[in-house]
Amino acid sequence: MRNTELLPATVAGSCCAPPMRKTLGAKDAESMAAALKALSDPTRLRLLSIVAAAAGQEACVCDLTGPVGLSQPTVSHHLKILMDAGYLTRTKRGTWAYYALVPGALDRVSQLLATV
Amino acid sequence: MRNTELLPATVAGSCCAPPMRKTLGAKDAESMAAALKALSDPTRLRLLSIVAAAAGQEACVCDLTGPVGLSQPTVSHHLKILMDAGYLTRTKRGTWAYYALVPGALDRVSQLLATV
DNA sequence: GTCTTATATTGACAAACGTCGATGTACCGG
DNA sequence: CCGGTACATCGACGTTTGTCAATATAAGAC
Repeated sequence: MRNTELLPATVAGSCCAPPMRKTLGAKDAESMAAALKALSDPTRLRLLSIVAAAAGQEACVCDLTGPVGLSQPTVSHHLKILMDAGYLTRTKRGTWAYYALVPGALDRVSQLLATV
Repeated sequence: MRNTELLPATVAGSCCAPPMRKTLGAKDAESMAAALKALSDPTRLRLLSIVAAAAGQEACVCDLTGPVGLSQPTVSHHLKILMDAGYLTRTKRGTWAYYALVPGALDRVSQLLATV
């Protein structure tokens, strides 16, 4: 073991040494990983993309099963994951369920990534 | 799929309107999901964070096993995943292997997210 | 009421994942 | 040479994931 002092957050008075930043805590890493895991599937990314591209930024399930080429239960499953992760909202009108983007949700994750 | 032609034109537009933007292709979604999957694990996020916070933005495995509290093979496994995904580089000096951040790799993914 | 349509839920399955212990490989000091 | 250290790889394990067919629910249409 090399035993360098990695963990102290700040080193006073060093001018040329690169700054030692605070590292990600276990709890923060857990929630951030959960947010990214919901996005780490090609089908879910495409679903988000289709919803984002739709007029009014909302789409019903019947408009999504075709483009992604998967069964309706599978698409509903992915939509639920995206909803639980806070990327989509669901609005039921009549027989149809309309999924819409949560404004700023993707941007928030995008900015989170820059803080790692 | 809904039978749109049986509905009045004004109502049909509310559900099955054509997409206004270009949606994510299958191949793009696949590679983007792979980039995100490498980041969707709390241990890997912490490893990246520790390397980023280290002086000189590099750290050897012996400096990483302690903070994340996992076995050395497991840490090596995660580091390999981060390397294969293009987030880390490995430089062997003597007996030690130094992992360093690939500059801009995280920012690139961060910006990719904004395009979904 | 019944029938049809749109969506959610369940159950099952194979594949992928995270983790560990054991082992292999490479390097350095005696 | 031999021993020890740092790291990678292998094999096995329980868990999670993505997918589908079957079923359930809910809301019009008739």
